[in-house]
Amino acid sequence: MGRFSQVLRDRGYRITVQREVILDEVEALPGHVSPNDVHARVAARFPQVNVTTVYRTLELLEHEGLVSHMHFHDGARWHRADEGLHQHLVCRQCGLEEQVELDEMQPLARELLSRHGFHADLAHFAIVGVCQECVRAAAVPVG
Amino acid sequence: MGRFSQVLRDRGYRITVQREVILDEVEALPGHVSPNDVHARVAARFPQVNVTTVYRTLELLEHEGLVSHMHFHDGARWHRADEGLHQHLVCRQCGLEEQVELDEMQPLARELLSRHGFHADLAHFAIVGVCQECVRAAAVPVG
DNA sequence: GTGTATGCAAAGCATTTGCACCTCC
DNA sequence: GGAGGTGCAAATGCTTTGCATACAC
Repeated sequence: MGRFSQVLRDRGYRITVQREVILDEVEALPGHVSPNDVHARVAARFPQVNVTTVYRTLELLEHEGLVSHMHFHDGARWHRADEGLHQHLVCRQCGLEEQVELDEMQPLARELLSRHGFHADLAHFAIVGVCQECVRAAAVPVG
Repeated sequence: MGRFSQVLRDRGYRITVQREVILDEVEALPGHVSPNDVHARVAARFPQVNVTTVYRTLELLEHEGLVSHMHFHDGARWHRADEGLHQHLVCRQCGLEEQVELDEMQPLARELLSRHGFHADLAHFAIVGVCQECVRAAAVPVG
């Protein structure tokens, strides 16, 4: 039984087969995935699991602080709560994704806290923009 | 005829009654609104305009650089391109929205550019977090 | 006149909900 | 046995698309 299953059981939730498979997969998540991704991975081991259950389980896990979600340009993605420790840069032209350590965001976070009393969760939304390559490409237009 | 209508006509687009009304409303937009908001405002003056047309017109305006959209916690909002010059802080607990001058974000923007060559559009996504009031409230839990 | 814009209805997609049934503890 | 969990189907909300019609230029 995985750690997530154990935690949920300890907190008084029932562990069903579906939950166990979903928890296992979520615990082994490679980075950031959509509910659909989770469902696909789960379905490979336990076909009859419904997407609805995936949504509900993700919600439960989030409520219990084991996973979090964040927003990319093209929708929400989930990740283990202990792995959300970076910011994402997404190029709006080529779609390239780059990770930035949250440390780099700390000065801003401190600023927002001291000036506005606001405790920012900077990683919750990706940062869009244009990457180096695309700027370079645009600087020398076709023709 | 509003400035937006004029610009579009100059660029070879046809000006229909629908477009003119939509353009007028968008030009007079108070801050950040959803396509639905625009539709509601437009419909007050010209009831038979379809939401579809609002979507298509916003897309056209964005393509022509007259408006932009950005993402809040609860969906996309449009604003005049010349009025997107601030970042938004949104409290995930009480929903409070605060504006921050983009100047305050410049250090981070410069950092991302110099370290990652990334031209960040920081205002495209709001920043979520917890506001002062809610932190205060949470610090002294009920009971 | 002709190509562009519009309205309408329908399709998409991601997510949520209601409800009967099932099963973990 | 009973609360809690699940599957299914349908509803929702937002946005897009196809197509026949209308109208700006």
